[in-house]
Amino acid sequence: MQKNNMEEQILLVAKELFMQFGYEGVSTTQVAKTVGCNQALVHYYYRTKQNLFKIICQQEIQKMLKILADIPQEDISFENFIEKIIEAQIGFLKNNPDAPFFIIGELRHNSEVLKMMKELFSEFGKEIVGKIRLFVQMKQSKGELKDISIEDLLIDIVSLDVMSFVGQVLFTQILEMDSQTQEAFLERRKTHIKKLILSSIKS
Amino acid sequence: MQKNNMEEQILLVAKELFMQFGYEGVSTTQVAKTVGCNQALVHYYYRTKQNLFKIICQQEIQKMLKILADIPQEDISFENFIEKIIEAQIGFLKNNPDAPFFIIGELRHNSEVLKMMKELFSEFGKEIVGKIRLFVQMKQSKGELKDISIEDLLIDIVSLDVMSFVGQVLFTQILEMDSQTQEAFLERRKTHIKKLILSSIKS
DNA sequence: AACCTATTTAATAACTCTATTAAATAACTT
DNA sequence: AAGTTATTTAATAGAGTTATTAAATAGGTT
Repeated sequence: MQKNNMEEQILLVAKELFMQFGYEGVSTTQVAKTVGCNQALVHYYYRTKQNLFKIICQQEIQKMLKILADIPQEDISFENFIEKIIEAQIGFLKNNPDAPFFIIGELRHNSEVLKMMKELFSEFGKEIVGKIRLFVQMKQSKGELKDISIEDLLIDIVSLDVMSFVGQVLFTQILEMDSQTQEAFLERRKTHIKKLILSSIKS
Repeated sequence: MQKNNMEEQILLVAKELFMQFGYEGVSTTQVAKTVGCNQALVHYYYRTKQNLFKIICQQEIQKMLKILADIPQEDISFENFIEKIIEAQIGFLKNNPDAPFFIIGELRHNSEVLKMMKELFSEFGKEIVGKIRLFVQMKQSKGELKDISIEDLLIDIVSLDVMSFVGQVLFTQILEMDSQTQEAFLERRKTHIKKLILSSIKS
């Protein structure tokens, strides 16, 4: 596991901490202490806190967008395609439950994150939306699909998926759920979202 | 307007700043500087930063929950009731566009906010859900409404409403919208959400 | 005017934070 | 083994943070 590769260790630990506590909530001192190295080492490898944060942001936001890009869209029905999107997204969120909090939390006052989202969206996002649009048009030309707005559809899906996790944190605490109930909550939400979205696009 | 009531001025300014930049993102020095008073005065009136934050949180979260509680539910159809919920919520968000960012952003690492949400939900939230549940049961007993989960319905509505605003910030920046287009985006979303939700509960 | 209380400020203690520097140690290369 | 480079640390400058204290000022009351 650890061959004492500090450079990587620092990145790993910093990722965890930044994701959980945000840019302002983490100090390079804290990163070093968690890694178990001297604080100067963090700056030796990454020069500035801002730079360390930027690297991590780029990686994570890219990962997030790739989830949508990686969904295969050949030889499947639109219903199946939508289900795959929802499943991929909820799957990602299960592995990265901090992600929505991180993005939304930083979006507000960390211009770095906004700038990066903008850049990465130009790079990947547009392509994804374009691919989906093509797929939809193809289905529509065959009369298999009613007239829908892809933007609205995507916003709907992302909204419902993401907020299931935000809501989960709230309910977990407010209703004092155990982890089993949490898992069940998410599964219920997933089924519900699929049904809701599919019923909205049925021709 | 201002009779140099510093106590109130401080609270007002602190509210704005905390809402925009979060707990960690604001210093009492910054609050004082913005108000135009000495930094010690902030502590004179509110003792600690934590306490000042707590007061503001309480006020704002209460305001937020009250939006749902204040929706009249007498002598209206369920469709109308749902529309009213969506309208009230989007209306509130238009007046407090920072609110979702604030809540979600702080929820993650500020245990104060989570604790408060818990307390205030026990106080107001349960009552609201209870009232809505009663309303739904009444409609259902008359056969005017199919079997739905109120929890899912509320989560759906809140998710779609809230994320319209989060999404708006993203799209505004990414697609370089002007404020007119922003307004139109929100109106479009409102109409779309109403349609989506209503179509999902139609018996 | 004298007294009292509320408001406001200047000064500062005690931290913590980022970033840099010089020095120490470890790891290779020949 | 000696030399060279990479890694790691201790120390610290300089700025900013919260919170407290004592002193100054303003407002009201008798």
